[in-house]
Amino acid sequence: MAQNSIGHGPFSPEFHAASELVGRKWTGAIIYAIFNGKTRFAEIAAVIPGLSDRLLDERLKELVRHGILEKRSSEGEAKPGYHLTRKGLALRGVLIALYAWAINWPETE
Amino acid sequence: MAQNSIGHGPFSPEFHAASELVGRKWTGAIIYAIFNGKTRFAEIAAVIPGLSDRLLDERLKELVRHGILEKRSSEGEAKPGYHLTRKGLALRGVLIALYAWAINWPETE
DNA sequence: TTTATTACTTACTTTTCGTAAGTCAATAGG
DNA sequence: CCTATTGACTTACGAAAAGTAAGTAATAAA
Repeated sequence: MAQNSIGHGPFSPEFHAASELVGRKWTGAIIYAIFNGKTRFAEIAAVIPGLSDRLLDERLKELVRHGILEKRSSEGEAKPGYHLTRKGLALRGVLIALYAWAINWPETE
Repeated sequence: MAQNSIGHGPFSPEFHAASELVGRKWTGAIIYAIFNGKTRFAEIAAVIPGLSDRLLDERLKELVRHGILEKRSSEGEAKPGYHLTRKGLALRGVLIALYAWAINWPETE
């Protein structure tokens, strides 16, 4: 079953598209920041050292275009921020798995 | 606990490094192919349309350097191929999670 | 009303990627 | 044995993406 295995099947275009999108430079860090409650442009920029305004803007637009984020103000927010859609929230498991791997298998070089 | 949550903590350099490495162009597809039993250079190239020899070589060298792959011949193999290390095998859960997400949330554009 | 901050946009440099051709060793066929 | 083919890279170069810096318009604060 597709949920529990990557099988021994052919090349998966869906998997490839997902890994090219989610794996793009800074994208992981941006989604991670939003998971951690940073919704405004400046808040996200503040927690990701090295990320420029230009690329943050580019990545946010991509993620909105792909239905992972949406720009809106939720209750209590004066100004609109970036929020995860249901599709975006579903990425949580992927990020948790990658985070766990990163912590357990540090860089060796 | 670090295993089950990405928490609401600060920026994680480990997570960032991991997502930049694993998320690099073609890297996901290459590891996926090796999980699916393709160990030789030409076999990997054959199952990933669009991937050139030059980048396959570059990505394989990177993954070996980071301890995710190693180049050796296992029993029964005449010639050496690329095999996942324990660190590389530990990525299985990440790929399964991403694969499941990709299948459940297809591109909308 | 000046100053500061937010959320971008524009311009330009550097790095990475894509495409193609070339190299060198190991079979395979004639 | 000689030539052809395949496998596994390597080199060269133009194109695309990312990095850096500066600029701008719209609030918000002093």
